[in-house]
Amino acid sequence: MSETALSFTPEAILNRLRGDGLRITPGRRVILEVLFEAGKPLSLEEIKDLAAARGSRPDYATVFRLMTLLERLHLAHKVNLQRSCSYYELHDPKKHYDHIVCTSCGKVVVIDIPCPLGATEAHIAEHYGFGDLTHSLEFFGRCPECAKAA
Amino acid sequence: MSETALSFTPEAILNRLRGDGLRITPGRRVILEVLFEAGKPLSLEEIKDLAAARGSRPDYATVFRLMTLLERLHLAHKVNLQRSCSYYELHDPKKHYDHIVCTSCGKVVVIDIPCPLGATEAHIAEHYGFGDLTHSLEFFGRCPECAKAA
DNA sequence: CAAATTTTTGGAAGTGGTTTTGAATCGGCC
DNA sequence: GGCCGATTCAAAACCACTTCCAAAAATTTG
Repeated sequence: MSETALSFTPEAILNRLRGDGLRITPGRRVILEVLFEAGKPLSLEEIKDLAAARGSRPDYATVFRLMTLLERLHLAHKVNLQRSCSYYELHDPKKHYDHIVCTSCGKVVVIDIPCPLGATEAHIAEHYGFGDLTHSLEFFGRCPECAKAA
Repeated sequence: MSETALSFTPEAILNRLRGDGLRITPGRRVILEVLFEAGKPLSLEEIKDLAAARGSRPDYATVFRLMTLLERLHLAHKVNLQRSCSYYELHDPKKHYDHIVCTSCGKVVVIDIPCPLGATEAHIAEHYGFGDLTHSLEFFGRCPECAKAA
């Protein structure tokens, strides 16, 4: 479907943390690995469980704090999947982050498409006077498997 | 900026409820009035307060249940404004529901634009196999007033 | 290399929006 | 008017998130 490799490495993030006077701990390394290899947004609970599967056992609060920190540093961002909890993914400035969620089974797929909203943002800036525009876009639909099953 | 009148009346919703064996109560009438006249998404708390200002005093749970019901019937939907609580608005199948949120003062404006995502949805349907596509799109930026103030 | 300093962590408690529960009440149909 | 099931209030439960503090770990310093 599409190559989802990020345009930077886990080391780049670790270096960024170090540069800000923050510390590299084994637990943080594991969480970053998990995020790098996920290929889709993860909930805090999922991050915790995937880290546990790799031998680290971070507390929920620890995962929460790291993700909040990464968010502040613009190294990660939240995704709204219309669920009861938030999902996070690493932020790659070179990519768009549009997703499609199956309304039947809940599967999430990251879609790799040229984002068609540049012209729209220009239009909004002109007609509504807002500046520094960003957007959040999620699609919802029925995945092929669920369509077959129905 | 744009005409935000809905393509149906409060009565249409009341009739729909009645048709489903559900009941019309004074409290529900008031909440629907509030939603009709809002012109922007409202939180449950706001709906409750606006209803109170009209003499009804629905419990929070009552507002919650009505909105959940309307959502199930596709007569209303949630909007994600990246806040700590959910916002709701009546659902008009004839309109798009795109919003812009000021990242500085939090103001929400409903934007009335031709939605540029039709072609994208076709592309997704073809390349990812998802059907029955819908989307949720929010813009974030600095409103004119906040830009001036800064 | 050990002490000092600062950040990070786990565990638990607190917060706030959401959801459920149960008893009392009310709307709509006979 | 009377009945039945839908609706409501009020309170409690729930759950994801957030904060707090003391202990532990990562760096820095002596």
